[in-house]
Amino acid sequence: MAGQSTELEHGLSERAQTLLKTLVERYIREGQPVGSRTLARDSKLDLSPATIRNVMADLEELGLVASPHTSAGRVPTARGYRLFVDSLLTVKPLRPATVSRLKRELGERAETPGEVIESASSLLSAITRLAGVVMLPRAEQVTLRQVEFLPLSGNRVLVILVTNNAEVQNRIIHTGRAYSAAELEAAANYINREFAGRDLRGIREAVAAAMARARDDMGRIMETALAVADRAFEGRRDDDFVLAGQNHLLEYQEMADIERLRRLFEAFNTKRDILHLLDQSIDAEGVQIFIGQESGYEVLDSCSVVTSPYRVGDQVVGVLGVIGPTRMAYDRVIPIVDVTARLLGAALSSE
Amino acid sequence: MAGQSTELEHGLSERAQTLLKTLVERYIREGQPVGSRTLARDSKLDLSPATIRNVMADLEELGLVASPHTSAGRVPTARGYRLFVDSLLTVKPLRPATVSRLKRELGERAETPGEVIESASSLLSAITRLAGVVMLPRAEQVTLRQVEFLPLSGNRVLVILVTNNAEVQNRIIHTGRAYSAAELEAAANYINREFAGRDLRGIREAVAAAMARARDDMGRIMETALAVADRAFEGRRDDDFVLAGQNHLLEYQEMADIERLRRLFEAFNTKRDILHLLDQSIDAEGVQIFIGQESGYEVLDSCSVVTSPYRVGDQVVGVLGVIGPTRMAYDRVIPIVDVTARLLGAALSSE
DNA sequence: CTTAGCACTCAAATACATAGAGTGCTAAAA
DNA sequence: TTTTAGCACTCTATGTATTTGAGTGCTAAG
Repeated sequence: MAGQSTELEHGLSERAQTLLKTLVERYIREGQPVGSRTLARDSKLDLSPATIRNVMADLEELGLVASPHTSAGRVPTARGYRLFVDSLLTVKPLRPATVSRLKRELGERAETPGEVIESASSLLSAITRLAGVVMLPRAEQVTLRQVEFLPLSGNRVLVILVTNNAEVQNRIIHTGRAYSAAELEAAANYINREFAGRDLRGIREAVAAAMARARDDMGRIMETALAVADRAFEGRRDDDFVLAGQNHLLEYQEMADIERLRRLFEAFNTKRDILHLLDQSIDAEGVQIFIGQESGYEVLDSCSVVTSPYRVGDQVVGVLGVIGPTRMAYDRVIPIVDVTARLLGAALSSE
Repeated sequence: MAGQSTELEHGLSERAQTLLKTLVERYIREGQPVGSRTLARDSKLDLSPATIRNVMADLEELGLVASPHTSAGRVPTARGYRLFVDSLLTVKPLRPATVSRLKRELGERAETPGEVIESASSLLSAITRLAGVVMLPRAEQVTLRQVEFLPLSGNRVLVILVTNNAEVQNRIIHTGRAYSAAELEAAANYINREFAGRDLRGIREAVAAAMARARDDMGRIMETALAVADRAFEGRRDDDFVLAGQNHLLEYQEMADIERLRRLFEAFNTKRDILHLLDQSIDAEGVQIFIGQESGYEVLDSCSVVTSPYRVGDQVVGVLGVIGPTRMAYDRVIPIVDVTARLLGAALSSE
């Protein structure tokens, strides 16, 4: 009847919590199943191993810890990690050196948003020694600065878009007929005059509207402009992410199963599942954590994913995070992901 | 004293050659050390195992085969593979389906040279189930179609280069002072008029020459043009390659050593060593093969690299190839690399 | 020159014993 | 009622023989 406030939350006594916390911390540090004797020494509770064994039996009952075999100590389960990160974890403040490194390499080194994002991914991976991912900013945020059309052979047109932040996109579109360089130049001028500063999606809609409205009575230039722009600003659901440091994953014992690893790397290549997962965090308040099977993707079964959305202004434009073994140093990783998200947002805003 | 013509080449009797060939083929197929009994059955020579053992002893003496331990049959050494590919190998003609797949996906699907190269790399890797690499074409071959300068904040200028083949490059340069949009436009016009159609390196030199010559008496426009172009076309030693399918390497038994694998993947990331190696093949006539330590890079010790230069017109512009375990199906891989090189060249030329 | 025969070697598999870590349970102590 | 000492038990890891089988090298006969 030790009715501590904390007990009610998840039906665990203060003592059980302390022991679970100690166990998880120890296991994260050493990677070995933790026995009752070790735990007795590690926790400051001054209890005998026997007592601790009783508590461990309870925790096992609750599915928070498990033992690989009868005589092997306990290991946290996914649920154990979950409870740990939710209510027991004390996050480590970042070393100032780390923060300033992040600031420097995100803010100063990188010129274009693309480079900033590359840096963010590399930094995440380098600092955590896990795989780093940064989802590319949503297209809504991208506004047009200038567009250029160049004629190619075979009814094709090379479209060059310069967007708000010195970012250049280019694509090739197929048109119904061949356009002359002069026609295309005039069309580009028209679009630049009319639409510069608006976001790409908006332009597409405006163009579509204009086409519907003025089917008949429009000048040659405008007709060309609209025909080309219609394709130039097309959907391009640019869902993609930048991955860095997947090699780090080769450093961990628990990733030694080469077939699992192959499937995981395959998922990185395919991108689809990872993107879906990242997408789920886009509406989260801050750092979000998927432990083991929680992610719902089989390839990530023995992995944890720590994510955070990042904002430009007050608008969430993307998600970043790290992927690594469930046994990771959450107390370090969480603040790193958190701070990187903030700094990436800041760096992208200041361009 | 069986003085066959082939014997003189490397001092091996016809029979020894046949046996070595059979052994290597068998080992490549099965991955297990080959014993004398098996070899007796496999080769059509109708010899007893005992005789074969004598021959094997000779081959071992010559360093062409080795046995992992006394009772384990023989395995080809790097030198054995070398002799095999140099004089014993009968290459398999490619299946027509493979050739047409290559043609289709290189020629039709891909729009820009960048895409063609990506495809080549993916195809190499998909067809051989090894890692595919394609070195990017040399900059000498890249000619200017159009250049555009856009002013950015902080004395920076965004340079957009459109090159011969609908390829767009962009970079940001720092200039001594701020230039207005009008100035930059005039400068771009000047360069486009003056240098369009010339290769980038040539332009850089021409610009440097012009600057040296006309230090004093040049118009404002030309001065701006030269100042900016000097940086815009700067070195950019764009040595780089496109890698695909490194995951395939996880499928091979002989790549199971996770620490070696990590170092290999690291080398892929670093790119430097791989680039040097590819560079060595740039002057080769056709397909070139590096077996095991022949490459000179420790990380590639248990790997073979099969490369071929590829041409646009009659000019070699790059190198492509595959990387995999020494135990690979050379008879299949060699023609695939060879044909891909030709088709890549053709696809790049036709743009 | 070829090959049968045989002794020999070595890795891999199997079986068995032992040590050590850690558990659960019980009964006594607090 | 809670804690803990004690103990039997379980299971892995480790080490040691032993056996089996594949394959060799050598020798002597064909």
